[in-house]
Amino acid sequence: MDNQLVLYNTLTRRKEKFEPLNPPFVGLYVCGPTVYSDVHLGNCRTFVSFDLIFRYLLHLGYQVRYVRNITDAGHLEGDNDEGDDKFAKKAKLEQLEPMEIVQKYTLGFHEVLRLFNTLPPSIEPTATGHISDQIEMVKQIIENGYAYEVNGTVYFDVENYVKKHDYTILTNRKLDDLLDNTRELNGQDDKRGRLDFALWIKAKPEHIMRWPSPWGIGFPGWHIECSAMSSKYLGEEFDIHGGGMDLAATHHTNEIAQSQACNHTNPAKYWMHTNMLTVNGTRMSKSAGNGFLPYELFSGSHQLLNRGYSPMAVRFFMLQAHYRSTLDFSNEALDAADRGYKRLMNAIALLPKLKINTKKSAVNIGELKQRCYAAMNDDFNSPVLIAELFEAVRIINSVYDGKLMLDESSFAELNTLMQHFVHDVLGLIDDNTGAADFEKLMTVIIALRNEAKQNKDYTTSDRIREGLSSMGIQLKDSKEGTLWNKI
RNA sequence: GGUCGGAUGGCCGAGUGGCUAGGCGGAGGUCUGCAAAACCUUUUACAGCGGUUCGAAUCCGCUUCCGACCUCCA
Repeated sequence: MDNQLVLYNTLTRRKEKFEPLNPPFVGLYVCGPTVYSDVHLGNCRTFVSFDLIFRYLLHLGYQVRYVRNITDAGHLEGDNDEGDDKFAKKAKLEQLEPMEIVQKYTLGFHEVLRLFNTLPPSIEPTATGHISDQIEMVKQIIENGYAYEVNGTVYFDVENYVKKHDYTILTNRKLDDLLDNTRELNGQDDKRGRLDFALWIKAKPEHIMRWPSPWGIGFPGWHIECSAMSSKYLGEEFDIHGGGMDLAATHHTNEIAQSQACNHTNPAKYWMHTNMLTVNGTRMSKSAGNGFLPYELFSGSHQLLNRGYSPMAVRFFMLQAHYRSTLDFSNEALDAADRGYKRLMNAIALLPKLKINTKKSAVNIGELKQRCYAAMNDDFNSPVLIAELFEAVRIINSVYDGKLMLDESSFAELNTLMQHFVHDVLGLIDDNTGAADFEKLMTVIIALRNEAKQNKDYTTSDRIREGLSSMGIQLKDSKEGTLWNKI
């Protein structure tokens, strides 16, 4: 714990020491989902990654305010002020009110994240709940000379902004290249520069989600909500702003521009971006149609899957890769993760059954603990942490087998280590245990089988074992007794 | 086309100028009534070609291949 936490800052493209602006407080803002359809696993990976980051900061003793928004308005299908509102389109499709769409998919999102055992954010603000804050921010940007209004729509003036600011600071791209490669103005909107983006959009007559503003009836643009809500709850400058890598080039670039134009600050000291989940090497995305829905994974109903995997096994699978690396989805990889996860959980279940030795311990838990902290302090390196924890697994199993000695203080240290890192930091819980009645039932069955074994009635004992095996319960005999787990 | 990031053993996935990552799988062993589990041992690596260096998978250059962003997407 005496090591310094370092994290990779997209803004500087290097690892930096983490030094909060106002310790022990930490402000963390993560761009949440647009709730017009089911979240897929790629979305989930980002939120699991930030859950790990949130949990570790909490574990280190920081008082973290974690703000994650729900986008429930304002997103059109293209990056122009044309096309359909995603919510309106979906509402039409499902014959629901737009706000019914929002409610339906917000609840689904929360349910999925609960299954993945993520901690809820401190504040989960919605775009529709902060229209006036967004309007105020747009007004200020216009006042500061970085936006203009045309026919009820307000655009951010990138051309003027770049005179004093670095528009591409986050992605390090050259402005000229951006200009060269941006689509030609197609004449259907009124923006002056081809990089300009909408802050407020005039609502067409058929548009359902609409609010009054100084520029007429309309709805907010796609980037302003995060700027308005992050500054409202975390201040004009806060510690960490995060999101998926796909948001960096456009969404976060524009967020920085908006905050600079309004508050004269880059909103966040550290920008963190999580990498994509891929399927056969290609990014999982809604538009590509290769997205897995969580329940398809849990049940194994997706056509690319051989079987289902529990939410905790999937969480473990995600945490076995570093958050800044792509992670590829395959049956083999999931099977391997599932077995590894169970091995870890079985070892933890053995902890209360370990025999404590009075002699001095043969293992140094303190060193192991240091390595665990070193792993996490190095930009939240959960795969290395998990590798270290498997050393703990080996120790636990060896002590259980009587091949290794553990004294009382080492045992206590090991117990705490597993509690802290497996449960608190990695957020992994055992989904293998049954209900209390079930546990009692198993105790009776195991006792009957052991009686049969003592009488050398192996026909009966094997029948019991095979019967249980066929329903997915595995028995493990040892000198200390018989253990069971679900497979 | 521009920008950026990759290419690690059967699979997944860390890391790094010299010391076994780890998980899963395979092989052998110990234990066991048998099995499973566990433990021990073991197996196959760093895309290719040059260069720097006492030493490179790790640094530099080139080549090939792949991906992301540049259009809504975590």
